[in-house]
Amino acid sequence: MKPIDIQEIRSLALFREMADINFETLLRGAYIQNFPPQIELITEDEPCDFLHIVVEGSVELFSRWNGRETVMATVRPVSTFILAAVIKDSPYLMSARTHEKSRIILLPSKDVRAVFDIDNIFARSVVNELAQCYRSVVKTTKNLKLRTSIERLANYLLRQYKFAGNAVEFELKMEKRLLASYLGMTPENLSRAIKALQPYGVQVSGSRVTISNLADLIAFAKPTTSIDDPTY
Amino acid sequence: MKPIDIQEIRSLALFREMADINFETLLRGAYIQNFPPQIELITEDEPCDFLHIVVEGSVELFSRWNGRETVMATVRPVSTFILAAVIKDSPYLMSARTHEKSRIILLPSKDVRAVFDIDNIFARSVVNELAQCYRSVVKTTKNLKLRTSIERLANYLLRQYKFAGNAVEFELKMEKRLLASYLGMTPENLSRAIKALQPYGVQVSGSRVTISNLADLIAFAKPTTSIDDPTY
DNA sequence: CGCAGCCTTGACAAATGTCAACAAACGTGG
DNA sequence: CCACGTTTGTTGACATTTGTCAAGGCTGCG
Repeated sequence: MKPIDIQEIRSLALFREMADINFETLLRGAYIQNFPPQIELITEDEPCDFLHIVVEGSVELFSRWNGRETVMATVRPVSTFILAAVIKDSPYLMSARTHEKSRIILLPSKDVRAVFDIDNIFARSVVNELAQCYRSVVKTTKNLKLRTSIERLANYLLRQYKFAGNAVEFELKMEKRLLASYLGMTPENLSRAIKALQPYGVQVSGSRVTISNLADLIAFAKPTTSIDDPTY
Repeated sequence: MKPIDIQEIRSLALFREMADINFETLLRGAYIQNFPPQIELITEDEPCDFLHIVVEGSVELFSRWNGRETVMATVRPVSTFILAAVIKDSPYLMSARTHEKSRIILLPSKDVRAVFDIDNIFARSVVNELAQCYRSVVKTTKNLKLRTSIERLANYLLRQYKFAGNAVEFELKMEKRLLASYLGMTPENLSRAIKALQPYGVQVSGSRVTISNLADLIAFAKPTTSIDDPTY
């Protein structure tokens, strides 16, 4: 593993404060692997063997039922995924596939749980991380139940605007068909939703988004911290 | 506080394994209160002062946005709610109101966090509880994104069937309008969804549900552990 | 250059919500 | 215990939202 990778992982909130010796224990059992795009890394319902950390590239978390499929989240560097399954030693609730070529670190679940049992600082970090994850999914549920698809798109664009440093021009970070699935709609519906936002000053050409009338878009989207602020 | 209440709380997974002395610390600062129905106990976006435990009655967790409102969950005895906000010392993401007359125990957030900091066993229990909560909301999201409203109702009925000890006759545990909101639809739509399930052997009269053709209902609903099993 | 996958568009269908009317159930005060 | 009024549930007619299918254009990559 590259020293730079180690440093980046160590700087994650989850690992930042734990004892050196325990961090080293985690790393000793760790694998690092490069995956091509579109590889299914984990599969729903299978036993949970590793805590995954995306170091480079990007990973889609998705779920299937009865022939349908939906994107639950996209994981970007540097962050972990499926922590809850690791801690509970339960089967995965979601599948994951690489979207781009990706570098992934695999920490054996057993090691994570073992360190969790002896390092209280780490245990605290796990709690914080899980609480954060929980709140984030609650926000997703509120978004789905309280908003129409056009409203979800409008608020998504405003979150991206903010993430891009309040830039009124930015790139979509995923293909439209994946964005559609993430937002809980079909690709066709997304196309039309984009058009429906034109009167509020939104232009999208390819993956380039331009917000020409921020005030109007905000007035339409009515963003609220308790759904749209990822740090809340 | 009645000894019987204390005993019940102590028997919750969250408190079962912690040191006596710390459990007593928690109880020392605790209030117990009886609330009439329809009292708003906590309000979204407000600072989190207490961990709540429902001892008797029932509490609805709900959320509002832009004049709309949705039921996120119903909490029944004996269980806690809004643990994540307490641990993160963050504002509530949901509001809560009593549905029936309810007995609620309030543990000051500060005390919970203080005990969390000194009692590692308790910290572990918190992690487990949070991981469970997280997985449960992920299931909710999958349910919403992958299923139609009729499918959600069908699977809800099957979960209740199971909860009632595989009884083909049971009572709905909440008013239909709340059930509708919980399942992400309007009351009118729920009425029609119930009718739509008649061909699969479901009769509902008042709050009494009868499943006369379990096999057909299962074939239609296609339940799966990774969405419908609360213990998974 | 040509194929494959993505995106868009139109026409249509299905799912879901809204509104209004009414019926049924519930709770309260007499 | 009944009468009344309020709330909840149901139904029909209709509107809106969302999904489906099919066709065609665009784009990127071998």
